[in-house]
Amino acid sequence: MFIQLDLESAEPIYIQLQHQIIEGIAKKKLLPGDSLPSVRSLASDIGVNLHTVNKAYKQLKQDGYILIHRQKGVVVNPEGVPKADNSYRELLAKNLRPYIAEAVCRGFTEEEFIQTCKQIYSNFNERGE
Amino acid sequence: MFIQLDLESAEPIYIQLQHQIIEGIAKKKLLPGDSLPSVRSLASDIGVNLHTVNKAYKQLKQDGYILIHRQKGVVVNPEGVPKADNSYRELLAKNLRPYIAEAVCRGFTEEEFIQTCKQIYSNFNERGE
Amino acid sequence: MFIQLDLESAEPIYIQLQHQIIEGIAKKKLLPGDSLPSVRSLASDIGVNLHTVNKAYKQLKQDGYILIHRQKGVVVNPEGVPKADNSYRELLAKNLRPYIAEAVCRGFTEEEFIQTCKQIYSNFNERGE
Amino acid sequence: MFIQLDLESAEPIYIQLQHQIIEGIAKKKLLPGDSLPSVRSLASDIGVNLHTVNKAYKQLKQDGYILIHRQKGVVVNPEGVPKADNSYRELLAKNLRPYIAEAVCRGFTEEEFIQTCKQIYSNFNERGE
DNA sequence: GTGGTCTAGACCACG
DNA sequence: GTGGTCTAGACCACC
Repeated sequence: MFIQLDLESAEPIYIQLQHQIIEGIAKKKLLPGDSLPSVRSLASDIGVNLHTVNKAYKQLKQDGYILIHRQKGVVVNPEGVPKADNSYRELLAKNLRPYIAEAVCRGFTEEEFIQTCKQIYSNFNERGE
Repeated sequence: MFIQLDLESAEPIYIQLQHQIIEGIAKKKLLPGDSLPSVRSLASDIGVNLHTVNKAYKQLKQDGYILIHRQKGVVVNPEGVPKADNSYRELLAKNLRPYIAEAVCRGFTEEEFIQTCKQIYSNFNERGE
Repeated sequence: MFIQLDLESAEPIYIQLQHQIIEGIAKKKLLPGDSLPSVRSLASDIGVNLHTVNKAYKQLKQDGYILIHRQKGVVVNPEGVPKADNSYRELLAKNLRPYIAEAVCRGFTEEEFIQTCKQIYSNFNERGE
Repeated sequence: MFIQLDLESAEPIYIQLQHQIIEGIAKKKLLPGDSLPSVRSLASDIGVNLHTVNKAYKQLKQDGYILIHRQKGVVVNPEGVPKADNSYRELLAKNLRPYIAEAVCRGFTEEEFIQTCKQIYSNFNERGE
């Protein structure tokens, strides 16, 4: 796997795990229907607790990124990730708000901010790493 | 004060407080040199413990938003907030990354995302709420 | 632990704690990667409140002396303490200035002062106390 | 007067005042027998509270730097500042210790440290500002 | 009256 | 069991 964790970060490991897997999907390294390692094997691969991987998987399942079958294991949702809906849009706006408020305070212009976003977007639209 | 907290939120109160005050500065409701309520009065106003307010203030002080005088109380940094530097830019990019990864997965296009940002930006550039 | 506090001192306990731990690192009693007691166990060991220890640890973390892992506890920074930079030098000079001014007034010569410093330095370069 | 205060410093104003006056004596800007402004006039000159100046003066008096006559006002001790004694030496060593411990941790060598001290000493041995 | 420090005790997130 | 957060209430230094 391509998972890279920072065990010293203040960000909980299970959140980092979620982010890494979502990035993998965004970058098309993980395609709909692809299977993911089992909780057990992933946990041992990256050296974290079973519960931690489990928590990340559960959250990803609830958000529609993956399916967890008791026998077949874990797969990326074959039907793709649920599309953006209104509640997503609201949540996103709410989450971005503090970052933009800070940017305004620090004199970081709208153009610069958007440039930053575009650059990150471009990371995801290229193929491969 | 204009502070509005969601005590049910998973987001710690002191973080919400920071965000609210940063928004106040971004919206020019709070100008450089303006004084903020004392720890105790703000705490009693919004119905939280004095230490919670104190924690928010200390963090804001460290980030350069406010100054804390031992006796005179708390004021918005008269010299303005420190400008965006490289470490800020890096941190911002790192923070935005997961949101953009999720947006990509959900088919939320770059244009839509930027539109969302612009709308939030416009909130801060108008006067008043 | 080797921590020795003076509860009667005007110096806040959390500052004394910081100093003691920094001395421990300076004397190589604590090596990079060594783990420190948990907040709670140290607090109970030395008979102070958990928050007092926490405050000392947070400050030491911010100054780069230690790392705080959410679960694994507290360790001395495995990469060593950040080296002296210009801002450190300036701060040191600013802090020493009043002591030297007083020494000048009291007829304590430069040679005597330096001798005092050297003697303290020698405390840290030997092994053990 | 040559007093320069930083009202935003965490260091109490009365301590800053003491330091400035001690520096003045160390630099021979204030000579034994010279008179200092009254509490009232100094307070109004530098824009601080009467109590603050009073506290600084009282402490300076107790340390032997100045004399306070009810009528004649405040003068620099005509007999000079009490010479360094053992208790002074011990206190100095105790105060310097944390700075040296930090220096050791940061790889600031004894030579560099002494160089820093010498430079500060040289500030005081020149005449005038 | 202000912020700074300390105590005591509670609940939660994390692994 | 670990640190993170929050509350409640106390005393002190400062001005």
